[in-house]
Amino acid sequence: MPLARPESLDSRIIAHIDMDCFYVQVEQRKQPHLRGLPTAVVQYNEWKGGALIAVSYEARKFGVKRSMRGDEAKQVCPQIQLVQVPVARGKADLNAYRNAGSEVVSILARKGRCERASIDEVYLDLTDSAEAMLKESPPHSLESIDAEALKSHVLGLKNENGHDAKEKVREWLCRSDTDHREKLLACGAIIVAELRMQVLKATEFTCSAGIAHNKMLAKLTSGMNKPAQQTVVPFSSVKALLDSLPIKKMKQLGGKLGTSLQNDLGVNTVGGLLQFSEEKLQDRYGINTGTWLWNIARGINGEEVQVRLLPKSHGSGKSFPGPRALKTIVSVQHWINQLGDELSERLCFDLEQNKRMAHTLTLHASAYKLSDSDSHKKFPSKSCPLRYGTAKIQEDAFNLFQAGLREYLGSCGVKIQGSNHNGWGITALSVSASKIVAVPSGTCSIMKYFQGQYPSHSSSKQTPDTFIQESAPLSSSGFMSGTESYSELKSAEPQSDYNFPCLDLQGQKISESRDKDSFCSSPKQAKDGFALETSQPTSQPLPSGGESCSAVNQSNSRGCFFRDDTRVILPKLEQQEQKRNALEDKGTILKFFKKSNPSCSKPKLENVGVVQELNLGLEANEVELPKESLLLAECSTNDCRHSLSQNVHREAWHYKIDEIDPSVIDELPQEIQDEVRSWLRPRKRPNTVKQGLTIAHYFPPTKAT
DNA sequence: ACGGCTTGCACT
DNA sequence: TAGTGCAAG
Repeated sequence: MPLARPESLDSRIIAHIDMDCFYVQVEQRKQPHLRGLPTAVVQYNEWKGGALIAVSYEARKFGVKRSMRGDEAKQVCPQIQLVQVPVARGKADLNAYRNAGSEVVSILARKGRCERASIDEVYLDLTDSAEAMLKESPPHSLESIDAEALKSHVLGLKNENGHDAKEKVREWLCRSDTDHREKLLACGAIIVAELRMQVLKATEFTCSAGIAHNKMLAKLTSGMNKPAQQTVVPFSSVKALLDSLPIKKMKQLGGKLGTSLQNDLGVNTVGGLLQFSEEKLQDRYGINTGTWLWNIARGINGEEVQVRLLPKSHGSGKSFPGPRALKTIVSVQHWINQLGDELSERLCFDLEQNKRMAHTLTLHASAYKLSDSDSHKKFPSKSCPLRYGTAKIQEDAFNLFQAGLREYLGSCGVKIQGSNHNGWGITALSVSASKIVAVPSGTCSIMKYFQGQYPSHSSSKQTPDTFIQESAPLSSSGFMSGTESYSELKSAEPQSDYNFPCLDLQGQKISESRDKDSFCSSPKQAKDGFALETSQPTSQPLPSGGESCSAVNQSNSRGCFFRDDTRVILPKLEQQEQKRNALEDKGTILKFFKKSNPSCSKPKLENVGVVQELNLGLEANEVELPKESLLLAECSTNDCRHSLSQNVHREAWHYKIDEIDPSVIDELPQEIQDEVRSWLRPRKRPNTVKQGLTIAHYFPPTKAT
């Protein structure tokens, strides 16, 4: 596979920024008296003092570890401060941390291409900034170098801990007798030091960073000197670093793949991989993983920093371990309602803040089955098109659950014995929303022109009907894929071969969903109690089309504004992102393509107007609009002040990507170039694995140029 | 009786 | 596609 290796062009400057024990910092900011004290954040506390999910560095000195219980932590560190994760709707509520993460992102994103890698980590591509700095004010020209930059750890630099360490670093940063690449790296280190200070100033959070020529190395080293420090990886230090690096320390190799490398290949360090040919690695682990392994052994990693400031999915879940397993349909429904409520709130928030909508709802569960042959079967996850509105999400999720349960129990069926012992138990539930796309509004991503383009569209185009069906089902009419239709599911009757003792409870949906029916519901209304009231009007088996949304409109929803405790000023975040991807003049890109590439397929104008009227759950009917006109989502609660309601014109353009003449791209504005290039980038090769593990993996874009 | 809860991604 | 499984923190 003589693919061109990316190393020659790897003079990019990549940083990985990693917040130090983030949840702890968030809590310490809220309660400043905790600063400096051994502190941990725990989730729940009934059972053995709760589970630690973050531990301060002070506490780590005592041997406190994540994944201890609160009680254990108290044993090894009696003075430890345990702070509880907020609880809402009977489950952990991580919103404060998500929001705090967004604050950080909004600062870091100012300086370069930024990818939010998790709630508390980002990657930055600082190549351009570093180049600019080198040109305009290179380190050696600076009269003084910032103290934070001087505290950098430079791998391979001698005398790391000597008292003249800072002088050494200064020397290194200001070297002029080195190649361009190293100079850029020095600039990157200075820029990152500055960014970290900005983050600290603006958010009071400290972070650590790795600065290197690719993502893998940046990630690898950001954690090497914590907290509040940064590590630089000069090219010259890479080999030594990897040679002795335990293989499990490498991202992606911490699990089964890493174990297999140890056990099956006898490789214990990353450098140990060098002895294997690429073909050998491919034979065993597949084309992509094999090449990836071959590359990382050499410090090569071509993954690009993606521009993404926002999450691609939202989920809300809870586990019910052991004795707490849910054993009745009603209790399952209760929790699905809680989870659905939270999810809906977050979706609403996302819509308002980011003008994005999710299109798929998925329900996951874990279950056990008593005394049956194949009791090891997994509870299947199920998904369906996502309809906005709390009640709809709850209802759809519940139906997905029932579909899953039926399949899980199988036709062998587990007999029902009274209401409380069905022979099954649910040990975890989660609902999630995915396929989130920017809603075209005002300025919008050019992606929207290609939206609805699924991979195979060269051959067939999606008919408006399918499109509508897929993106916005009309109530309960046949949106389930496969053999069972949604309506079948809903009408599952007790007389089927096995019984759902509680199915008829569908008609008596638990009351908690009342008042929360709305699209934007108040988060704090959830009762933790578990009152069972009957007579819910919302839930009679719904006549198709006519949703019973009587309860919907009266919701006193407060809307879903940012309601974090303290500061919170991030709303502009996503606008930034959208701007980045934005195309002021919708016609621009099309003009480019049209003009310069007459061969490209004529854009087809589809009349795929799909509307979800989000009028607070007023029947969210989907309407097929006249061509080109698309009524947008409206989130018009009393308090959802930013009404998105507006009419937009939208043309659905279909292009075949491979018909785009590459030479045209250079003429495009930079941001568009980036986006278009990402479509054209060589894809991963289809995995024609002979055998062996099929392990999730990363892969370097096989480079050209 | 489990670390819980989230995410992202590859694969089929 | 929907569904599964791995990995990370």
